[in-house]
Amino acid sequence: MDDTEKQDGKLHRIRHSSAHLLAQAVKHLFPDVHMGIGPVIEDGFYYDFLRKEPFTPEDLKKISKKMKELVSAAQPINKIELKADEEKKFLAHESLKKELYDELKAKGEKPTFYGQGTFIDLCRGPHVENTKELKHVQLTKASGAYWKGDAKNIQLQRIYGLAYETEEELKQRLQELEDAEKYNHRKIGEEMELFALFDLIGKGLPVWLPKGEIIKSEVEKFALETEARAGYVRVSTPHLAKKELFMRSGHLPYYADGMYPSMKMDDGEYYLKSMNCPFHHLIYGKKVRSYRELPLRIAEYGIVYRNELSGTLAGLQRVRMLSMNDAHIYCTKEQIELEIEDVLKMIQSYFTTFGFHSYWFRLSLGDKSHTEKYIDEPENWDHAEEVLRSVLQRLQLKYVEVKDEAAFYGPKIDVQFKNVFGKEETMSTVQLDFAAKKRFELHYDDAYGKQNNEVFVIHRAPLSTHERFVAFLIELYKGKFPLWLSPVQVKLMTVNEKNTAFAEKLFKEMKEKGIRAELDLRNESIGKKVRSAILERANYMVTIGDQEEEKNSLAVRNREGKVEQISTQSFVHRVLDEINTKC
RNA sequence: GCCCCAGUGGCUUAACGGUAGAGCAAUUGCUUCGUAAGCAAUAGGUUGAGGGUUCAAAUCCCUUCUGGGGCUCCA
Repeated sequence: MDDTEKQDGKLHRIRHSSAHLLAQAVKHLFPDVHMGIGPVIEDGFYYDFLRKEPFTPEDLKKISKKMKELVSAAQPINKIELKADEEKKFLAHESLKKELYDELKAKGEKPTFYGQGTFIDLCRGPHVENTKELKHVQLTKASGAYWKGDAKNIQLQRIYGLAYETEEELKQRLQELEDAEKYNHRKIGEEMELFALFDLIGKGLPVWLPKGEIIKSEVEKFALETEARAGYVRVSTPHLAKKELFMRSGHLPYYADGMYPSMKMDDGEYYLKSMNCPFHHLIYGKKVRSYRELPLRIAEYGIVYRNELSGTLAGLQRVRMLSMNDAHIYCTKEQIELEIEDVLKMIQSYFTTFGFHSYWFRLSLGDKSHTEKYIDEPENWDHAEEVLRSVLQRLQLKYVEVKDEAAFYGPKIDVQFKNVFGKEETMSTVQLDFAAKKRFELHYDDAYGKQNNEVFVIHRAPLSTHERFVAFLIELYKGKFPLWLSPVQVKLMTVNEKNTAFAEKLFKEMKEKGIRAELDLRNESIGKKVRSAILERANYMVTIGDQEEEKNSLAVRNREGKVEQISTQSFVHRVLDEINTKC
């Protein structure tokens, strides 16, 4: 990525300067606040301020007004050389800047300052030349944020804003955000009756309604078929297990925060599982494995429970009960690369079927300085990271490397997406685990009958969890699912009550062929029935009146509103064909 | 967990100190209709829960629950 070019770019400078403009306005209206940081983000900028009271919507209005004034004032923005006493005076009033300043000094870097009018900020730059260039800026929201993103630090007040080069771009972004709201999976999920949340059940624990269950089980069926072809075997394991199992797996020391608290039973302490791996490891270790059995691929749509912070839960996107498209591949050191490659190819093939195009890979590495977070086996980390990197490079996949994002047992490759609001989400994951072999004493007998303890485990979840995956599908398709996933594939509706018997016969025929058909016999106008079918997002709408009864042909309306006359038989054929080819 | 915003019948929402009103959906009747809403009637809410202020609370205050947004894309 060409970072320097990006940071010097006009848009980047506009956004950075807009953050300063915001800070200038805030300092003018609220002289007591201390400034935090004000970086550029995806579609604009934010600035954090140290202040007890949060900014109210009225405050934002005042700040916006002040910013407009400052833009009109056309102040030049300059890099400033501060004299020692000026610097001291500035830092004396800015506790957070002082902290940053000291960090820079400690790193041996020379702090620089930028300013406009009487406003000064510790800043690397670069900026636009004059505040008059900051016309297409709009503040969006205020929220709380922690200093340096750490909940242990003090809470700051953050203000977000959008900034663009032209008014058209700003308007377009605002429109995009508004549209995204319409396609929000929560809204469509409610409209289409796909899932529900109940107070009495609890936060982050969604219920799949009949229509959502159809989508979920079609996805699962697809995974089951694909993975069976790829040589996976399938198992089911319990939702809870004894403390000792999770001690053995390392989850309790390394992942305790993510687990629900234990349940004390008369025969010991039990935990809800937060991962399926320990169970699969036990299955592997149940008997002596031969080298001929490897790679052994154990799959399960396992349901796991994770105690996510309540404030982070969101619809289906972030939940506490996750139905995972999980599998563990047990293989030798030599087999790792090929298996990883096959998994990455499987991910790509899944995504092609679902019509995903804009995604990228993220190589998530460990951090040897965090031995409390990651298993302390430096030589294994190096090797595993190198293997993952080389596969990505060989397949020429677009990827970024990120430190300190690995699982506790090894590095991973995540597949990243942006949701309708432009927020980054992890969809799939492939993780290499070199810790399990020791903890679970995984081994196999080699060709000479000798025991080999070098069993590597690949954890993989190409289709994420049902929850996150379906949320993504809802937003991607805007509720208009392709036929094979669609809850209502064909909606049959009668023109008048005389046609009921004929419609019922057709309906029965389609059901028997395995088509998800629904029948609307209501005493309503045909216009109204069509309208409800459209709102339900049925793929095909079939009106049944006297003409159809006479000719035994159907008037089929598609989602685009085109109506076509077609014989019953060819229609059924076409529908079945479209379902099977998943297009 | 922390900060902000919100919570009115199944859904969308009005009333923002003066006895909770509408649309959709539902039910019933009339209508028997050809591709995005036929007509009418009926039923359904003590406004998330608990407490307080007031002559009077959906509306103001406190507590709590739930939902939504945010919590490093580092000067």
